[in-house]
Amino acid sequence: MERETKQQKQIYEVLEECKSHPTLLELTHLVKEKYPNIGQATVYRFVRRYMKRGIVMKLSSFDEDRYDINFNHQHFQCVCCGKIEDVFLKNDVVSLVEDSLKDKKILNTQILVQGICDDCKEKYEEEM
Amino acid sequence: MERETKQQKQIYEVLEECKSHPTLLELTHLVKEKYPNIGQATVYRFVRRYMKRGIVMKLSSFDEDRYDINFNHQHFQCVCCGKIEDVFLKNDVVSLVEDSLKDKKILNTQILVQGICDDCKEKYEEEM
DNA sequence: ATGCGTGCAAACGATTTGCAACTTG
DNA sequence: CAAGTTGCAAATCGTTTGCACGCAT
Repeated sequence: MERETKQQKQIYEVLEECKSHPTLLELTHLVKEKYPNIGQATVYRFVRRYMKRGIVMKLSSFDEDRYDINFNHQHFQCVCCGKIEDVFLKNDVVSLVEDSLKDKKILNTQILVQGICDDCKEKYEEEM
Repeated sequence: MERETKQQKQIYEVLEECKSHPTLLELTHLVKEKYPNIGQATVYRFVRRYMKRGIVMKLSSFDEDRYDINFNHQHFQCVCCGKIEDVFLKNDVVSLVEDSLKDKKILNTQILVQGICDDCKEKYEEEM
């Protein structure tokens, strides 16, 4: 049977407080800042376990993998600079998606839009 | 200026023919089966480049990363066995999403639903 | 008391990179 | 012809793992 440990609560807390979308390495640093004696392997094990439970999700960015714990928004990523913005959709698209899959047991739904952010429009035209 | 090479066309072709959602290693094997003299680094460089263009997308499954080139469907992944199913939503949710972001230059939109597939329902209850 | 979770450091393995040869435009 | 791309193998570095100890149940 799986146990709930102090470390898991602490890592969860750090991830929840963190407004950005940290990579595994960044998360490890954040955790170690606040709780120096948590080992890196524990952070990695935490993320794997909580992803498997559908509590933490990995964002499918084209570059580094980033993690988030918050499901009330969606994401836009710029393929040029890699920046990820939170996006709050007007329509409740997630319900719409989940309704059409109502025969399945759903844990979470993520929507990722990729494109070019305003800052990168010029740079992007040149590169391509 | 970026060039279009024989190898890139061949890798694209393999990925397009491939109905599954291969990992990088699987894709490399598929490519080498058909075009034995394409190097592994070339496959990796192809995927990175085409992702950056928004042509290939990475599916952020909770376990291995998988790649797809086809944007006319969405994905459901079972967090128990890791299997990824293609999902065709009735409503045109993607348009709905993209409409609410119409100030941005969009390349692609992916929706990933995670949950438990029918085959795993029992197994999952036990584990948790 | 039992056995799962942790922390450390070592092992692993997927991905990246340097370079000479080759292609593309 | 010049510059970008490839293929190979080696280097890199993020992630996983083995093990002894600590802690949750």
